[in-house]
Amino acid sequence: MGLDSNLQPYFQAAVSVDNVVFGFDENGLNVLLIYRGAEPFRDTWAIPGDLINLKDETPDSSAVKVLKNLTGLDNVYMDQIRTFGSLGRHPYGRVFTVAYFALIKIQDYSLEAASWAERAEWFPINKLPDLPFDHNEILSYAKDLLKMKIRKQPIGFELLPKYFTLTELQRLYEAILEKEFDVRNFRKKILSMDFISDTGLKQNSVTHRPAKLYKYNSRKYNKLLTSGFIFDL
Amino acid sequence: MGLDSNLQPYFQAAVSVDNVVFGFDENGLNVLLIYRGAEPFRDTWAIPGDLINLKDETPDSSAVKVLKNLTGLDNVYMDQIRTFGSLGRHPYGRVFTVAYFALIKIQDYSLEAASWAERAEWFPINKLPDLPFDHNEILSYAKDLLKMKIRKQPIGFELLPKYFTLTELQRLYEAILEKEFDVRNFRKKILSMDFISDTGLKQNSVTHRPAKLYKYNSRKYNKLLTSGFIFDL
DNA sequence: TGAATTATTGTAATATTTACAATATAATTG
DNA sequence: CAATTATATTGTAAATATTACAATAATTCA
Repeated sequence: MGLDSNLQPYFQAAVSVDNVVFGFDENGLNVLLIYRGAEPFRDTWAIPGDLINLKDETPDSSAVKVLKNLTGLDNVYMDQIRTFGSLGRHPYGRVFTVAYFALIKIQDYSLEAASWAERAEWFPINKLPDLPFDHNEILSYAKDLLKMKIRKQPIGFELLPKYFTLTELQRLYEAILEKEFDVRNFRKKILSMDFISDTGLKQNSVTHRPAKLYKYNSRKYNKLLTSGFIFDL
Repeated sequence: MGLDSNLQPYFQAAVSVDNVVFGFDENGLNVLLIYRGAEPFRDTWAIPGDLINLKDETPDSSAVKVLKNLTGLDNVYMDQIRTFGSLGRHPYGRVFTVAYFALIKIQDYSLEAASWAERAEWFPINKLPDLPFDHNEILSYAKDLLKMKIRKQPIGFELLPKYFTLTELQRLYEAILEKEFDVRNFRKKILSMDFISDTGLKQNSVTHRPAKLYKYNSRKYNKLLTSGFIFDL
């Protein structure tokens, strides 16, 4: 590009994305980390990310690609966190990184689908190793944003199987918000919002009273939204 | 930098900041725009911003600098919104922009302090001209974020003089949230939170019953925070 | 002194949140 | 098959918060 040459010094940056992928299972909230196979910080666990190809990628498309490569999953809930660009954050030069977080149904994720050479593993949120770059800081922002968003938008369901029990839903909220809810009050509140539906199904092959299975009804939620309803938990 | 040459194609981006500056006066909520004196989009009103100098600036420091140049103000409430990086957003190449919003006490701002050659002017939020780049989209995100944040954090005070009346505070919330509050209920709620203090002073040179002047007490607010209090309006 | 203008305040009805424990349903075991 | 084990499910009363609503107070100005 034949630009004004005094603009050249500004066009020397790289931009990457980093994607904090959350999953939830019986052990609680987990984060997906990769074992880096390339420099810098080769052989350390890190948040998955990649440099943006300037020819044809945007931050959003790049974040989607990272997740697709990692999990084979498409159509996943994803949200931008913020951009980090401190001077020393990357050893190769000025690399600004746009951080995202993604919520996936851990049951739908298969390690086999990963096309990356490096290992990828779930880590319980409270047992994460020390991370390279400014990934500790990114993760801290990711947790805060998740805490905030999950109380205001019905995104918790993105972390659960399609059919789930109210107990699972409660455990999810308790894990993310790090506080406990009263069983009766939690159920009353959730059900009163009237956008999760009883499927008529029950758990099976469980060694005690089986719980009813519910599902999130986005149609009902959207109808409520238009009439001024605001989800808040 | 003698990098791996196959990384070169990635290091061709520029990063800018754009700063949506909000101010509040008797006419309501305003946004500060500059009249561009340079290409691209010369001679159009736009959100103030600048390219980040890769030698020594971060997005945060650059956003602070833009505001300082524009208003002479320092120590201003500022928050990152998100990063925009669509392919066609800048005619000179891949320029990613990190958007910020700032809240300033319009009374403290003087046009004279601006060191920029271009004009800068306040525009009422509902009478903005069409903006270049993706600045309309940025502004839309800025408004949404302001709406959200002002209900959850005591940042409204950043837009008011040090001493303000409860009526001014109510008008501020009404302008930003685009809804009206009941006078008695609004005052009850605000005062019950117990972190705005009566200064003992009153308005003067006003042609009707003078209102009491209050101020925001950050010490009290922080004390409340530590005891689990959450601001919500 | 009265008119004009905005500031200030209380109460009752309604809705929401909280605290709290007994009963129900399934598999398993002896 | 009765008892045990384990988790699921449900209601109510008290406390708290929100809402709706209008009369009186303090100042300037004519």
